[in-house]
Amino acid sequence: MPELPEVENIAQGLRHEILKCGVTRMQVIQPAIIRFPRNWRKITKRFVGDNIEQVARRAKRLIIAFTGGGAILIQLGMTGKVLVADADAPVVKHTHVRIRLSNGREVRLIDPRRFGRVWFFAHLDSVHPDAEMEAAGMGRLGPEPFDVTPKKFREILQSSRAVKTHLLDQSRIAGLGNIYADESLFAAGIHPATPAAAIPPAQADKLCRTIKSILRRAIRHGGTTLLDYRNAYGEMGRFLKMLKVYQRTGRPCHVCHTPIQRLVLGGRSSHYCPKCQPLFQKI
DNA sequence: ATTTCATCCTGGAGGC
DNA sequence: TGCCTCCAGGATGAAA
Repeated sequence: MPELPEVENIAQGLRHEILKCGVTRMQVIQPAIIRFPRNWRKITKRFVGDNIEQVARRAKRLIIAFTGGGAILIQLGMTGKVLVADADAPVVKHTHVRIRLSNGREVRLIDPRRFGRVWFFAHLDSVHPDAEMEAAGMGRLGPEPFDVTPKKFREILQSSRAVKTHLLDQSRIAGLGNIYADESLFAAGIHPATPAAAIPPAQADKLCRTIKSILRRAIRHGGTTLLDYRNAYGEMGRFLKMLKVYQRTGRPCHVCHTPIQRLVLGGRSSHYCPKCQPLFQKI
């Protein structure tokens, strides 16, 4: 699903396609996905006439900023897609927002499962989170994985919960989802059920490194398409075939040929190699 | 304060 | 083929 690498790829695609373009209309088809503000109808009108000044990513969220100082924040959820299409191209089912551009194209937010959310900001202050940012929970996000030093990471791991569950907690470290959490733990040789605080320092440092390297590789390969994910051009990610454990239950480990196992932690399936990923115990 | 858990939602998969 | 049930899971907000 759209985790950090997928959102980064969408952001890169959007930068090529829509930067500097003028907004001619902003249309909300499915109001249920708009989380902020309540009177979003007024806000959307204010963007008309602005140009798209910046496309940014924070964790798994996408930010499209306008020259008028406003911005739209998009959280893709499970099945959200952001596509650039010709404005007169057929509109598929579950298209919730359309941002018409001056060049005859448009940005479309498509999300069958509707776990995605959208916030409109009249003014975006990127330095000091204001009330609007707070409404979107941006202040509760943990650091970007690439900004986390080994020392900081060892602090993050001070918790009794399973490390897998902990890595998915966006308030601790922001951007990992189920796929890359499992893959990072495999690369670091750590059992997903290991209590976070029980991980020895050397393994913690290794996990800190593997998280970054897995994310970087996934970004380079266009992210992972299991089913729904598409980049801004509608293309699938190519990282699926590089997955070592995720959704490979029962199939042989690439390293030792032991069957990959599946375990439910915090209500999420975790995939791991029982031989390559020892369970560290004791606090 | 921290952590767990049900909930949102649709489409795809598997059973019969 | 068609119906039914189950399942996937990111983030949230309530509950423990």
